[in-house]
Amino acid sequence: MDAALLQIEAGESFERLSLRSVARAAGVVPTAFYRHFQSMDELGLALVEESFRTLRAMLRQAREGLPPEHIIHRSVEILVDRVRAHRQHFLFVIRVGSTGNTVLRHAIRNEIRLFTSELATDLARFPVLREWTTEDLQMLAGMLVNTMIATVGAMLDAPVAGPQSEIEIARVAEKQLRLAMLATPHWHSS
Amino acid sequence: MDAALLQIEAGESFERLSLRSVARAAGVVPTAFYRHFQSMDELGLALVEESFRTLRAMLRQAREGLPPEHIIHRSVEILVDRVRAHRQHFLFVIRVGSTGNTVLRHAIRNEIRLFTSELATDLARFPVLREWTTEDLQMLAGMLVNTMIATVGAMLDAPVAGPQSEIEIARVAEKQLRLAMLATPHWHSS
DNA sequence: TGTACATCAGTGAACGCGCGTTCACTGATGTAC
DNA sequence: TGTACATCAGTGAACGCGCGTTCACTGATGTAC
Repeated sequence: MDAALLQIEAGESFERLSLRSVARAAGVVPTAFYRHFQSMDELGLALVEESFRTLRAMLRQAREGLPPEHIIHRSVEILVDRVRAHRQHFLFVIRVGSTGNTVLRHAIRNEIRLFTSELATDLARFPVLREWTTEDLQMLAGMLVNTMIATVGAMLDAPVAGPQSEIEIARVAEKQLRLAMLATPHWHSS
Repeated sequence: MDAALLQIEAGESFERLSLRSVARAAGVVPTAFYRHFQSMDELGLALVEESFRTLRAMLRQAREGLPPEHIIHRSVEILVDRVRAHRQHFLFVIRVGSTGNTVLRHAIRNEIRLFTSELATDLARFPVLREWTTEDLQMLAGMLVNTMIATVGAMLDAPVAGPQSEIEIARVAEKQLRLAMLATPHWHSS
């Protein structure tokens, strides 16, 4: 799994990653691959699972002990932090999430839907949102998640442009989340 | 180019599309490929260009003659319409836009940035947004574009679930765009 | 504590296959004079 | 109007290569009695 992530980080796409090259990078003969996974798809699914363990940890971290006043600022901070710390996992998820591989794409889409639902549940606790319909909470959560995904995508392309642009991206993300939340008191749900 | 798009529509990813399979689908011998493109990357870039011609036409259509009252509803209608009519192009852009192929990914990211800037310029004409800083207009445009991209992504996965879910996706997209715009009078730019 | 057996990760040879690319070629269509 | 030449898309044989997968194997570690 590490060998695969390393190669993706180096610019390879999971799609054209060969079983043999993964085995090679792992310092093992091609046939040894089969001792661990039946196919590259299975490797991919294992990576999806591992990656989303990271992401769920992030959501948990954001949930507990976030003072409501600075919740947006802190959330973006945590996101930036996590992307830096677990670059490979985010890279994998972002790159494979809209790829041609149907199995992996759906696995990731499902995890993101789950993620969005959890966020919607959290949002329901905000006083302003208490009266909102479930559908509208999902809608809002979806928008926030979309913004975060786009932010991660931009960050992963950013290191080329240096840390300055990373700060810029975080600033924009924070504004976007703030804007979305700013609308909530004026939304008549249902 | 059609042969490549057809195979992508059939579930193949551009990444693992081979020169030979494209030639085969085009009813031509592999070597004939080189009469048209020097490499698969060049084919990809030509497809990026073709696809964004379609997308620019969409923006133009949305710009001209949209009565401000129903502008969001109509925009989503146009988007849904265009995705149905030019499914292959949207599929290509969405799938390749976050892929491992650096050349194509950057080409598409650049086009989307251009697209976002054009939208920002259009937004500047709204009375509510006239006083906004350029940066904030870009921020808002980025958010709207992100929402649209996510919507397209969902739509492209939807046909499996039938036309009912497509209507649902459009409804959510409309709400999300409406929510973002609802915040604008309350945003103190800069 | 010693013996017998099972499990497990890794080995290395071999296979047939589709790949990208080269080369010299063909024959139809377009252009110049 | 006729001739000579250039351009162009497509052909078909050939190459070397990396691929996924099979097979029977090895030797270390764990487990049962």
